[in-house]
Amino acid sequence: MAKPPKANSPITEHLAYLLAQANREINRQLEMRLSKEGVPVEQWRILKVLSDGNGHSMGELADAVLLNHPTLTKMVDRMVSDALVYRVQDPKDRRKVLMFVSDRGKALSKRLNSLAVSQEEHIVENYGDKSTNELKRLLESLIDSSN
Amino acid sequence: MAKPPKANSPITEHLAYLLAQANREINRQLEMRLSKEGVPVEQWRILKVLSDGNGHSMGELADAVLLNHPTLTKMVDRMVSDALVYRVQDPKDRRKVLMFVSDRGKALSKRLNSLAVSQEEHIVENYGDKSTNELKRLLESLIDSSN
DNA sequence: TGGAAAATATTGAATATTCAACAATTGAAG
DNA sequence: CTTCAATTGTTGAATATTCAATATTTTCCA
Repeated sequence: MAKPPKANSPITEHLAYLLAQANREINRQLEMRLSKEGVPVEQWRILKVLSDGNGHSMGELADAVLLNHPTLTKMVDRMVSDALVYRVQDPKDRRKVLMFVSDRGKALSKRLNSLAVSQEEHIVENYGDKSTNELKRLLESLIDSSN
Repeated sequence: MAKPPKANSPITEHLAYLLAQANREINRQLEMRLSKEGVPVEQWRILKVLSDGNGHSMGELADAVLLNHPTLTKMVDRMVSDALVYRVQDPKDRRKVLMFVSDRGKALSKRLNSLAVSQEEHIVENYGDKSTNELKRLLESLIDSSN
């Protein structure tokens, strides 16, 4: 009854492939929307995570926004130049750096969130309410089961 | 009843984020398995698609393996060096190049497929038969609805 | 306590990807 | 037919990512 793909079955039957394909497509759509603000998807994630107002260490942030540490460091460098975020040394643990969002970053984050929400509304329109929620539920549980 | 995330809801409620996260995790697992053969995930895809024995043009192949054209060109260059695949000019349309898999490539493809299938079996064990199939179904239909 | 090991973030070199321009071929319209 | 636009694939420069090494601070434990 369980059917992982056979060795000779098409690649489109592999979960890993379907995930990559769906992610690529949805990400591209989001990227196009966010390009209105000239910002890559990763910066939306960073600003959104930081928008809880709390300081987040680089490591914590890297996990949350799905980036490797060095990649995040360099992207944050750019965002600091653009005055969207700033670094503060963590007084409790001076190895750590706490990231905060600036007012300018908050304002941009709001505009980006509108674009992201409107994308998801667009998906829900075409794909359906039920499917969307069910897919989200399954993805969450896949992620949980992978830890 | 439809609930796209609100502007202030956590990023983990966005479909785009959940897809990226799940894809990242599953892809990393697959990458680790394939590292036994010293091959990146994209080469597994290329070999698998070409393993139908037919010639595939670069454009066709790029779509199928989820790579941009220049990236594919350069990866194929490496695979040609490794004697895994080879190029043939399409006689019907001399703008095109048809890609074929070599015997060496076929042999490698078999080994890679075993690794990929075993990964998916492992997922099915933890995540369940029903969830896996349901997730695949939903991903396919999301992809369809996005064209 | 003292010193080795672990954790955290950054850096620089090596590698990979992307963007824009190009070359070659085909299709299509006058 | 002939010329102009569209398609296909590659290239080189610019950009981004990754890997390994480093610096700093903290934790552990002998």
